Amino acid sequence: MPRSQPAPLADPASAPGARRARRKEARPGELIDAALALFVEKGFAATRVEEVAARAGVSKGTLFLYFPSKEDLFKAVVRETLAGRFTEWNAEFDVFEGDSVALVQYAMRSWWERIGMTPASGITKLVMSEAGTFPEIASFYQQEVINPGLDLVRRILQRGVDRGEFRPLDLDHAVYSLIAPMIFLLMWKHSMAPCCPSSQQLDPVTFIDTQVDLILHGMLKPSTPRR
Amino acid sequence: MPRSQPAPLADPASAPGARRARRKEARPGELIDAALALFVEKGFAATRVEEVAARAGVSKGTLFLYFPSKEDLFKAVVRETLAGRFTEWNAEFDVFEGDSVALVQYAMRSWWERIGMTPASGITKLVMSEAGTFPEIASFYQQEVINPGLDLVRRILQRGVDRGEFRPLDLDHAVYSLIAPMIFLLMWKHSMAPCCPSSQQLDPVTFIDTQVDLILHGMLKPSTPRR
Amino acid sequence: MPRSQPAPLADPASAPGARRARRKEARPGELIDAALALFVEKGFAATRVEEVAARAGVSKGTLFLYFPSKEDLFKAVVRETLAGRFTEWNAEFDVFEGDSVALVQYAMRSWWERIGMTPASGITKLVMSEAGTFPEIASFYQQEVINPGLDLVRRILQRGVDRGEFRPLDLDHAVYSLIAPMIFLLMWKHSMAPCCPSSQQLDPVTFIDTQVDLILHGMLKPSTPRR
Amino acid sequence: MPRSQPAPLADPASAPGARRARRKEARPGELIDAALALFVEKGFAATRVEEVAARAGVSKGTLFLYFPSKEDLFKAVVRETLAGRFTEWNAEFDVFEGDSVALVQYAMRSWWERIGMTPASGITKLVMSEAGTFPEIASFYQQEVINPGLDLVRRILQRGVDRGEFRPLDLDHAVYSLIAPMIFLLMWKHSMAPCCPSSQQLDPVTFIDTQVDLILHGMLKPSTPRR
DNA sequence: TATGAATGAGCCTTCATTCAT
DNA sequence: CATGAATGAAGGCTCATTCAT
Repeated sequence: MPRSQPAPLADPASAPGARRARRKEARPGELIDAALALFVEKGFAATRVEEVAARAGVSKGTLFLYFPSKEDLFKAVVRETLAGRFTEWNAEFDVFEGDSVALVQYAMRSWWERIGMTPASGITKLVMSEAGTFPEIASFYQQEVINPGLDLVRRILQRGVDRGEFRPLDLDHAVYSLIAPMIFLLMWKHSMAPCCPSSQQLDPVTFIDTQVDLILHGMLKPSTPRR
Repeated sequence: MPRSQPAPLADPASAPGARRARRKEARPGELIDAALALFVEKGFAATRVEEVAARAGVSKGTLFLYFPSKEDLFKAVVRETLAGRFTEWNAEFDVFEGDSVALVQYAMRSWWERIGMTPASGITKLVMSEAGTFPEIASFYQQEVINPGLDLVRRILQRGVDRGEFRPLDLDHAVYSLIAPMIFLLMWKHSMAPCCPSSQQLDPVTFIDTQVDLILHGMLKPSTPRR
Repeated sequence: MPRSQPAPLADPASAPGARRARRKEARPGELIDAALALFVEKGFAATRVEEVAARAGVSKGTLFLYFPSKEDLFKAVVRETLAGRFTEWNAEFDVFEGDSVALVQYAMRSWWERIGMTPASGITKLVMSEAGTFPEIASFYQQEVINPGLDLVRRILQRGVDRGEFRPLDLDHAVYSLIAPMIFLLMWKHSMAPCCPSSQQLDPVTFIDTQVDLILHGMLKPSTPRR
Repeated sequence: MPRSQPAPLADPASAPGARRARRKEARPGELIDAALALFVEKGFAATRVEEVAARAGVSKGTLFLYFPSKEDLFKAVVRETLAGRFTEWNAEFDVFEGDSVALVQYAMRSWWERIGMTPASGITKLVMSEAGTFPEIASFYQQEVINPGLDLVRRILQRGVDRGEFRPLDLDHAVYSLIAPMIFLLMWKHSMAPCCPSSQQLDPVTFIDTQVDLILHGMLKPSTPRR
């Protein structure tokens, strides 16, 4: 998860006293933030460690003080950025009181606000792009993010079915109806949009709402009256 | 589009006569096939031209006889793999006689058979992964593939609306309901599936059918009787 | 020595019959002409054999039919371009009937017309430029061109001394007074002039006349009346 | 201008303290010296950057720390070797008090001692040899060295004419009478002499004195009594 | 701990040379 | 003889990593 304040590109001895100590503790995080941004923007191979160090305001040598290699830095970026967010979400959705239509809408919008629109969204793009080069990372990501995410979605849909709001669904496949737009949106945002003017017409919030609307009404029982 | 037969790694003097000429014509295609496979598997940067040449059964120097640089090879891969497929498809869909539900199903299944399940599918993954490094390629892809694809989908949906089969749709956003599953499926197939056993449970054909089913019924007029 | 007609850059089967035979004999010469021009213009290393072949209107392979290597081609260029010109000149000067001032003027102007202003002048530039890489060639050139040239000049000066037109000279060093301007002019013409506008102000003929004038009057006996 | 002491090929940990810093400042100069020697000896194209680095006692990568490319290294060699020597010389000659004959002799001998006999002399040979490949360098050399040099010579000759020591001269051409022997001598020294035993008979100092003597007496007024 | 100069393995690219046709 | 497709050794340059300071 990105630090609240971006690392200054150069910080020549500004603060007075116990600054050094605080900096020292913050170093790994600043480096990870810088690496996340650059990896997402340019890919793993095209990002030079010197760039990462510069963006974090330290020298190249310092980076290797905290991360034994570029590859380890990458793994740290992935691990750090996805630290246990699902327990929180699971709990949140468990006590949700509205109908399942509202829950799905709420879940998707929450995801956008907490992940999709933040720099953290870049790591999904990153992991998928570099999966071939780092199968281990991809596998790790699958277990730590994808599977919990699928479970979360499954529980939401199951709730709708159980409450009689959704028609009986093949949940094993239906879950992807919610996951797919999210993955698509991330890839789109980080790949096509930055360099293709015509791609920027896709407004993420409207996109999400539209997808949810289309998908939901296809999941509702036929008898459910349209709004 | 991949050549029908992969280049033999070594083929010492088998055919009799105008062997050279035939080889020369085949070379670019063989190289593009090899490059496609390796780029998709390992990414652009991690693929060495020597590997590509070796896989195509030629030496490193020969590759540069046909492509002035590694980047040009990449561009050629992208261009070749998507060469004018949309005119054909547009014509095909124009004369489609079934209802729009069937047309959408047919379109999605056709896409899977002709693109999704072939090596050509890898280039979308490739382009999105390397978009940051090759904005020019991404832009090219947007114009030559994405936009025509969106137009094609739009025409299909418009047809359904015009025929009274679909409820009125905001086409600018609805088109992504069909595009998103395709992009997702490609990324999944080329990123997570190869290295994550639990990801292989996602059967592409079932996935497509499920998504189409969910999406379609959401698009149909409420009055349309369910099956 | 350059062939009278430059090789056509491409000559696809124009003449009727015994053309092939004539071409065949002319090949080495055409290649040498092409090589001379390119070597002079771009240096030995920067000239590609394919360029030479193309300029001679043949394929790369054909060049190697006549010259076993690029280096041999270079040697052939040097040898061919300086084929025994001094016997002719020696004889010519032996029967010269004017005074030695006129002979020196005549010799220098002849040199300019027969060597300096022709493409042959380029090989001196070439040999001196590449002497470090081809000591053997430089040595060959020294023996075949430089030394005979020095001898020729020496005989001219000796004649002037013998006839009482020139003051007694240290011929071992005086000969360079005539050689130096020639070498300088060649280097200037082939190095600075082609790329430096301000260098083109040096008119070769005026330059030669001026140098001869200055040197001669310095060599004449003080008693010799000025014209 | 060459450093006074050639770089040691390997100097493992000899000095105590701020060793790194001192090395860093010295590096460009050491590299330029090494490059000068090798470029002059073998030509630009035939010199490998790795050789230059090795001769300077560093690794290949280090060279690129100081010079972005081989060509830039070459340019640096040219620039460094000729850096503003003319202002100094102009001033020196302005206050010369002897007659113009002595001034010309002094100028030529100075040139030999400060340029001609030093490694710096090699760059003129280098620039002229590689002018075809690096027109930009040749142009730069023309402006920064040749033209100032011609101006310097012109002022010397003009002084002689103004003081009534030289006969009226076409200075535009006469200047080359002093420049030509210098260029010739450099080319000779760096091209023919190293590989041709018979060329080594040309003693540079004697050559210069002889040329000056011959030229000067041709420039003096006829009325000027010979010494 | 932090620095950044130094390293050197590795990769893209060139081009003289070969040889099957 | 002529061709030009193919080769592969060589070299310029990059950049992750090390280590003396």
